[in-house]
Amino acid sequence: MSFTPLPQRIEAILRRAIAQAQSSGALPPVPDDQELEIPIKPAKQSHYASAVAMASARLFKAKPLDIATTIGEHLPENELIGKVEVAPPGFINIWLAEAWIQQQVEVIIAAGADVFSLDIGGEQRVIVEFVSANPTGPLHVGRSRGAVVGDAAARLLEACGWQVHREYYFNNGGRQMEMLGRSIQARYLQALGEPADLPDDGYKGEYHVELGNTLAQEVGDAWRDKDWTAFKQYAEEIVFKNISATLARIGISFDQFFNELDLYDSGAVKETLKALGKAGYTYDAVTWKGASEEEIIKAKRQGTEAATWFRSSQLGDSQDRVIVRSNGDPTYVLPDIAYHVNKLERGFARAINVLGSDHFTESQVVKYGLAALGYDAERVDVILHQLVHLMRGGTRIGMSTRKGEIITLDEVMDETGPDAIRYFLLSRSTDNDISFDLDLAVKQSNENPVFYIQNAHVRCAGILRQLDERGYDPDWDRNADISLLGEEERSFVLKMLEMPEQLQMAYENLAPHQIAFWTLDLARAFHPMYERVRVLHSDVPDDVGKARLRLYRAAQIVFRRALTLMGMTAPDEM
RNA sequence: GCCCCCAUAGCUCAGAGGUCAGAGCAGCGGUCUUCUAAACCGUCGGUCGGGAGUUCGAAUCUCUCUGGGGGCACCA
Repeated sequence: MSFTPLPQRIEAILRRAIAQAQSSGALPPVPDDQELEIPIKPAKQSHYASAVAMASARLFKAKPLDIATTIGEHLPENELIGKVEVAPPGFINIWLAEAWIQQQVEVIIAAGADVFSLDIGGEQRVIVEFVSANPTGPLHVGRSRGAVVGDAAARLLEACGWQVHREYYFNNGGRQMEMLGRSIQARYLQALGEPADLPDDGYKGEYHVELGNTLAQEVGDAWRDKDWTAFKQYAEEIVFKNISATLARIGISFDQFFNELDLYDSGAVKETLKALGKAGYTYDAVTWKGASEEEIIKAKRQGTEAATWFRSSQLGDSQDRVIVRSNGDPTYVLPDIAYHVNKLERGFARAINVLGSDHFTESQVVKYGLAALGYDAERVDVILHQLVHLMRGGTRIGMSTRKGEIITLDEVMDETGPDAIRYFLLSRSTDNDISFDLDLAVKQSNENPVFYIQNAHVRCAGILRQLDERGYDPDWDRNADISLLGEEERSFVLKMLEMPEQLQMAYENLAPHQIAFWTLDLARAFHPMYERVRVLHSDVPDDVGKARLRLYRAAQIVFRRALTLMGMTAPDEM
């Protein structure tokens, strides 16, 4: 069952009113080259409001107040709008019909778990790539923002009618992985009591020491003469399991882990290089064409051989990028482009990448690469989130897997629980960076609004539990007369009915945090009502109680829907 | 130097060009005899960083200045 956001439905009615006013001569026709926009927004002084009269004053060559009045007079018959008032300088204030609002309680109950789904995607396929952390160590808190945001974006897309494929780009090629292999090799040899030095850029963390120790216990000295690739393989497997377990714990699963190495094995990387060359976008040189004298001198001093460059500057980049190093190894750029070609060739209508802002340039270059190869780079959207700054007691601490400065997501979840960390990371605009003070983590988790939201669900469940405990018929409210719902209940229903438009807005902005805020808003509307609007109370007549129980059933469905969309649990008891 | 993001209440943050700028926390004062108080009610708190522009209308769009964060590797 799919819903249409209320503003769209109201807009359609106003459009018909305008058309009727035009055919009766009360408003002039709109010139063919012009388009009439009809904005509808939730308002404080009414349920919804439209500023269409102000926006169209020039178009209709009339005063906004007159236009608004005319539109109001030509409203077609409909069950949705109950009352319309015009307010200076020309707002059309709209109240929905009480009876219609009340009926929506039954609509929500009938829709059930998938309530308020939209049909924007038309079941097209979309790939959402997120996390994609190098498998060099456990998932740290900084990375978890992308995980939470990415998963919420995927759930949002599903609610908007897309078929979502969740993918983790597994960066198991490249220099970092070699470094991991060599580091574990060194730790292993050290565990055997042999002298071995960690590489200069090696992984210094306690986690990697333990990996070496564990391996030594498992295989004894049998691996003494193996080269780094075996150690890399071993570490990669363990780290992969570790990351998967962490993600599972916070409720994230992937349809596919896409191995970077497969792009090499399949020849895709070479093909991409060839295709870029064929399109005239590569050249071999020591520095990029357009490099400053400073850069040229520096390159000469280093005695660098020629590398292969991607002429991205021709597509708007500030400079060209190396895609094959002078030693013959591709940089990350080339497999990245190959990967995105692969995504689009797999038939996804859209590709959405969730990245930290430190990967901004990378995402740009990938788009230039796709454009160079004749693909529509617009099919790729990037959700770029600012970074999470780890703090301890008010001072910032570093976060580097290589240096072993790591606060893992698991450690934080041990303290706060998955739901609290999810909400904390989700409830901020991706444009803002987040300060995460570990010393305040527990305190913050107690103040975390997620409990306030979950408690709304708990309270709904509590009423149903009482019903059972007091021996009521579970279908007690079967034929409730919902017209007995009062003003306060109706305004809460109205709040629930905002969900489709909230989903649409969050979808259009690719901004899952808006759902987090709206859900909190809904909880703020819920709790005060709950205090006053009782169901099983001696003061409440049975027929009113039944109507109210319908309302709380609907509320429970909507809270569960919203919590699930954010990847959180909807508990029956706190 | 170039690119991206940010600046809104004491703090953390929302804010879809529209009617008087909103929450939570903190502060102050209240509320548990009926579905668990992780709750409710009241109150205090603002030159929306500065300046110019576009518009009937700007926290929101443009430019500029200031102050922060991130990026601009033959790392990913």
